[in-house]
Amino acid sequence: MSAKRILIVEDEKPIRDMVAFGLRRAGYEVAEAEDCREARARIADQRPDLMLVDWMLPDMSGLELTRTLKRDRDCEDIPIIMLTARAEEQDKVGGLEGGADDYMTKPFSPRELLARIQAVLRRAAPGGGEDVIEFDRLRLDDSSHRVSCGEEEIALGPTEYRLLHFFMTHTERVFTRGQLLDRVWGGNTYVEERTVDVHIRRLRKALEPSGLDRLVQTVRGSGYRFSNRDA
Amino acid sequence: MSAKRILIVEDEKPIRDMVAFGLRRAGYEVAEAEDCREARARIADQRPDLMLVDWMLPDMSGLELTRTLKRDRDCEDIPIIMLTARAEEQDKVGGLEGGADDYMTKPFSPRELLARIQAVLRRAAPGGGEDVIEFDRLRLDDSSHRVSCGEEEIALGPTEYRLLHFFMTHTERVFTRGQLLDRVWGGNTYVEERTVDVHIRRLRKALEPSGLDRLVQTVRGSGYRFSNRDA
DNA sequence: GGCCTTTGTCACGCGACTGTCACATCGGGC
DNA sequence: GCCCGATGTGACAGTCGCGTGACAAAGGCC
Repeated sequence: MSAKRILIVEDEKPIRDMVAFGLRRAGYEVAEAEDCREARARIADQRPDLMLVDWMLPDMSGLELTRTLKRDRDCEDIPIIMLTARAEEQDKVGGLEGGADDYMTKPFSPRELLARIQAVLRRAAPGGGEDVIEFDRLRLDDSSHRVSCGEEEIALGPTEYRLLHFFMTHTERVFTRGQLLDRVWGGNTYVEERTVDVHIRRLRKALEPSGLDRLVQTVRGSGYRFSNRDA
Repeated sequence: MSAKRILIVEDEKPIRDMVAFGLRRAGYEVAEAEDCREARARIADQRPDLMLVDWMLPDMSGLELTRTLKRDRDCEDIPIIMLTARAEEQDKVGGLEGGADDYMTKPFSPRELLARIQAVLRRAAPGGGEDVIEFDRLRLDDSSHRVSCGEEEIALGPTEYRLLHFFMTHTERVFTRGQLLDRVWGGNTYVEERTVDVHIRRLRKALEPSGLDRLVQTVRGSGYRFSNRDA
């Protein structure tokens, strides 16, 4: 799991710096913006996993920004935590009505901020879906992280597991090495494309004892495909 | 036993205040939310032991919220009492079908509410009857806070006890360190994730003399799992 | 106050995993 | 059959995740 990206939208530099410092020390990747216009630029090029948005901003209120983002299909699932100096109930209501996922009133302790960030990220992360995926004698249970064929357990390394998981949710379709790197390794990592070959090899080796390595098919010149119909 | 946490989800502030006041006076810890979105935030960071959910809510009906929560593995065991202004049988049916554990029609007396809360908590918590959990030679008696394997008593510290208790009620499933911190330590504490490793270690050491440390399994890159099938 | 238990953090070390390379092998076009 | 690019395969070194013991701070108990 790579570091989560957090975007801070806050016009007062001291506060921004302090928060950024704390977050970086906690292992997050931090981007900063001091108004809504800059925020949009950062959203576009950084794709943050979470945003901290100040209530009062020079060009547009933070609430307005939040409301707009939550209406944008590309951004609606970026969780937002509002920061407000006012403790009034009124603002709390406004923040959450505007679509923020949580809010905090200044001053707040770094510890509390980190806790809320974790909570919000944790909530956003798990996509609700079927836990057990089956395909041609193969069975993958994502909640217990087990792969099996009949009664036989199949041991996989983390990357091979993710690779197989991706294939089992995207069968019968060819993926280039670049696409696999994107989807399995993560968009911003850079590794040699041939690395994919090696992990394909490792996955096949793990499936071989069950005779299921035939599911991982090479499409010469294009990439790989996961299918039970013979190539 | 620390004070039970109750989350009130109700959009009408007067009612919310009144109920909260009554519950606090009865010794409960109370959190409030006025819509579903806020409710989710509070669930994540407070981990309530019980929820009171209004039938009509601004963003999503309480019934919808209930149904969603009961389908979420992380929340399914939080008991829910629905509050409704309509006395029709229809609602009662709908509420219970949606997964609520009980329901009350407004207006209700504080006394009645407290009684139902106690009843639901008793039923959910291992207080009334089902307070012994067994799993593969391990036996955990929650009422006497004892853990044993056969005739052998196993001594555990408080945190290790809670950790084991959580595992025994959620077997065969991988939990990240973050999730464990959430569920065993409590949603709003912030400690290093590696602290989990240390307590896992302590739990394993305690289980080792009985040869049961194999139940606590590491899933490299993901977290930990409690299972008797070999890794 | 002293003693003991519990708890969170750290540093060290090992082993598993990962990315890369070099070489073997394959498959298609001529 | 030959050539050449694409893919399979084994080996290797660096990295990273995790286990482990130690330790200091905090709290309960006498």
